[in-house]
This record gives sequence, structure tokens and C-alpha cells, in this order.
Amino acid sequence: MPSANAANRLMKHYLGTARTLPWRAAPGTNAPDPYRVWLSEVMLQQTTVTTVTPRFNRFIERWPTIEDLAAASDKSILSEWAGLGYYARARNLIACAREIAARGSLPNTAEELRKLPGVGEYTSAAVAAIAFGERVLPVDTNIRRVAARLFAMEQPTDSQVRDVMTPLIPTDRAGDFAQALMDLGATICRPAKPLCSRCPLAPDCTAFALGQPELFPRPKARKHRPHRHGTAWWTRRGDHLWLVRRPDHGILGGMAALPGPDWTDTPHPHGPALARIRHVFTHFSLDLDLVSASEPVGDGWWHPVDDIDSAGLPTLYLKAARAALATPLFDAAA
DNA sequence: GATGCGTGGAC
DNA sequence: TGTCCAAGCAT
Repeated sequence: MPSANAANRLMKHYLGTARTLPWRAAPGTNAPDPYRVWLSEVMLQQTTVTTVTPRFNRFIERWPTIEDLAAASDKSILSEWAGLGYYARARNLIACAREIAARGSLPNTAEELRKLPGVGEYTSAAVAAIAFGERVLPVDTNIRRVAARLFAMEQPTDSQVRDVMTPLIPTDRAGDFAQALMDLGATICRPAKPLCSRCPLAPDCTAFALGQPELFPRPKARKHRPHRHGTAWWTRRGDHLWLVRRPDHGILGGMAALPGPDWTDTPHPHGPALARIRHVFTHFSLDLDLVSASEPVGDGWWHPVDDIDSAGLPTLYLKAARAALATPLFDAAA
């Protein structure tokens, strides 16, 4: 059974190695800045540190305070988010920033943070622990895996993880403890080929004692990924391209896009396809045929075609636009 | 509890 | 190439 001694070894290991997220401190300090912690935690939902770091830095450079973010237009924030995925996060981020700015500051407890849009069990606990030192444990994939191995639990619920791990939280270091566990999960207690020989918790770890750390937690059953089909229209007028905004809900909700009909399970007829983009989403893959059109469709706007990277297009449509522009005959014919 | 929701890197 | 995986949330 892990003891306070185990927590001490974990903390010493963490503080003795390079911490992964130094950019969350307020400028010129070591203290985590609540705005930066909240923004980064939302970005980090199901997204790697490598992906988030440069995007976070751009957000902070453009909107240094939450008041700046709250005052920004929906369009500018969605555009800055383009390419990061899970776009409901961006829509919730906008609503959340305005709510926080209206009330004056971030709530400083997990219970109050949990009421904000886009802030769930994990994020509320992460911000409360890291930014405000509340003695709570955010349970993410890393911490769930570390706890599962430490206690040899095959399919622990988040509640079970909290029950066994919360007693180990150091009184004055809740934020560092959570980050230490997440760091451990990311670098040592990895899903495959964990580096148990370097792990400060190995002496306490039941799965290690059993000689089978990779059996915990048990992997989830995988689902089949269906294939779908779509058409998008490439509409040029001089140096400009016709873009539209997708509906607020559903896939790529609220994002800029090339116009086109709803995607379907089977291919549907259209004129000659001059490019085909294959794109893989979480729950299906898509073949998107690009077809030239002469007249704009839907409620949209003309965007300079030589500045396509600034259009705020999600990756699917950015890939499509780049394919079109790389096909000179197609582009000229449009 | 199950499902929908992006993207890119590792292997 | 395909598969797995990632500091989850809303419904």
C-alpha cells in the first residue's frame, strides 16, 4: 500500500526533472496564472502537449488577459482555434471567457469552476489544484493508468481513482502532485513498455510486483470506423474563394468551410471530381470530392485565395483548398 | 453508460 | 499502410 513516503518520492522525482508546462506561470514568476492554467487545460483536453504549446503561446500573445479574450469576436477565436480539433471546446471557451470576465475573475474552487461551460470533472479539479492549491485530484488518462497499475485495478472508475489517490495528495502541493502524476504517466508509466526501472513508485506498485504492468488498466474494446462520402464546391471569383460557416452543432460546428451538401454513407453523383481528399475523423473516415462551381452557394463570404492559411479553416478544408491550389489546371478552370 | 466530437504523432 | 493514443466534455 503506497504511503506518504511514496508521494514524497514522486514529488522529488518530478521536481528534479524538467517540468513539462513552465509556460503556465505568470510572466516573471513561478506562480501558475489562473487564466493560463484554465486556457491550457481546455486546450489540453484530448490533445498532446506538443500540439498545444505553440497554439497556447499564440493565444496568449494575441489575448494576454481573459478580459482581452472575452472582448474578442467569435470569428477571431474560432479562426485561431482552427486545426486544434474538438471545436465545441472553442465555442465553450468563448462563452466561458465572457462569463468569467463578467463575474470579474475565475472561481477558485473546483465546485464553482465545474459550473462553467466546457469545464468538466477533470478541468475543474486541474484548475483548482494547479492555480489555487485546492486539495483535489484531476483524473485524466495518465492518472487513471498510474492508479490502475499502482493498485492493480483493471477498470477503475474515476471515483475509485480519487478514493485511492486523494489521501496521497501533499497538503500544500496539490497542483504539483497532479502534474507529477501526469508527467509520470506520460514519460515512465506509459501505456506500452513502461519504464518501471526508473519509476519512483515501483516499490509501491502492485502491477509491477505482479510483473505485468501492461495488463492494467485493461484496454477498451475498439469500434469499427465507417467510411463516408462528401462533396465540396470550389467557387472562384477572381482572386477570391467562396467560404461558408458550418452550423453551430455537429462536426466542425461553427467553423469556416467550403460549401457542400451533407455527407452521406454512399457516394452520390456529381460533376467531374478534380480532387479527392481522404480525411480520418474519430468516428468515421471521409472521402471529400472537390468540384468546381460557378456561383456561390449559401450564406458566406469571399476570401483572398492567396491567403488561405488565415481563413480559419479546419484541417479537412485546409487540405482540400491546398489540393485545389496545387492543381493548376483545376484552379485555372474554376 | 454510450455516443459524438479532430488531429497528428508513434509504431 | 492501419491502429492506438492523447492533461475530456456534453448530451
